[in-house]
Amino acid sequence: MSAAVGLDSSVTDHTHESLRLWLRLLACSHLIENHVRKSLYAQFKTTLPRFDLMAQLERFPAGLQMGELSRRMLVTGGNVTGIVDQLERTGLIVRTEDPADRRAYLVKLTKEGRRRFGQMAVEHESWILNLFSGIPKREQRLLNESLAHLRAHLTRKTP
Amino acid sequence: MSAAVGLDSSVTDHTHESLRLWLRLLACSHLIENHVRKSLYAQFKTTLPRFDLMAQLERFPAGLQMGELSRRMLVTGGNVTGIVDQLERTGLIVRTEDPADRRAYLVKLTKEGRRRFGQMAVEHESWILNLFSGIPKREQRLLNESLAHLRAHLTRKTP
DNA sequence: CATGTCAACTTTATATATAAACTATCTATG
DNA sequence: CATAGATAGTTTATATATAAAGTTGACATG
Repeated sequence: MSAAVGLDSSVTDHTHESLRLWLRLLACSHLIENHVRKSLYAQFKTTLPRFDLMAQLERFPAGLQMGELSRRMLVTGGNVTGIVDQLERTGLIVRTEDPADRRAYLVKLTKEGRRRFGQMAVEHESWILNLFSGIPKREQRLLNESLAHLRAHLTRKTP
Repeated sequence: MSAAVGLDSSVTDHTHESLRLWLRLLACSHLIENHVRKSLYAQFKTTLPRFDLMAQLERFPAGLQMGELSRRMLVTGGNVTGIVDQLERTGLIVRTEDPADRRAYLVKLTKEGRRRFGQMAVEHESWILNLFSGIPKREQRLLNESLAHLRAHLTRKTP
């Protein structure tokens, strides 16, 4: 009987541990996201999804397909269509024909887009650095490793 | 000179450490969020914000004001108005007069709301437990502590 | 080569989100 | 008491998001 109780409460503890972990992850994420979103709007009159999309493109000068953007940003294709529309309208990116597949585009930063992203990236780095300043470097490194592990784990668990 | 270079690269490393940390936090958060959202829709035809709002209310049988919900959920007041409208329309919650302040409501779960939330909470726990199964309990505990620390830190940094 | 199936993207309807302006009420202070 | 300011909530305009259906082009297989 006491064994059963012990088992029960250990299962309960573990469940609570995982639940708390998820809630804290979400809270931290929202706090940072809100701060970055407000800063992006105040200083650049733009949004986090647009910044995120431009950040993806900056790493691929040859361009990315809509579907690749969708997978990297963990959002649906229809959503990417909307964000790309907005950024294209303001001249920061372009849809280019994909020579290998007439159904697809290769989305690229324009010259102005690269310039603009460069400015935002510098500020973005300083916001993040400031938010984490006060957390010892060693703790950041440990957190970083654990999150890398968790991310790999989640990627397997969520097809 | 070599000292200056050393300083530069250590600053760079630290910046990259914080940036990676933020990106991984965001990725983990989105992976879990997407999984939970799809499960909530598939099994209960509801959304994560509604579940979240009901979870807040479940802890306060006496009811919460709109503004308290807004602060706890880290979203704007206008957003809370919309989610409360939806949940009230389906009879899961009610806006009650606040006897102490005629401007305010006390939002409460209805009987049906409590019943419904109970069902969802059980499933939610099992989804989360399953997502984290495979991450050793010890690592979860460490992550949990680090995130609690980070959260407290961010709360101070983001007024 | 015809055709069925799949893949890339867009469109539609709807639900969150924000920022900013607005209404109603409370509260402090002279 | 009067009233100036702050607080609680809603509304409006706009930008993300999703799911599901629709288009168009690719591609394998008989």
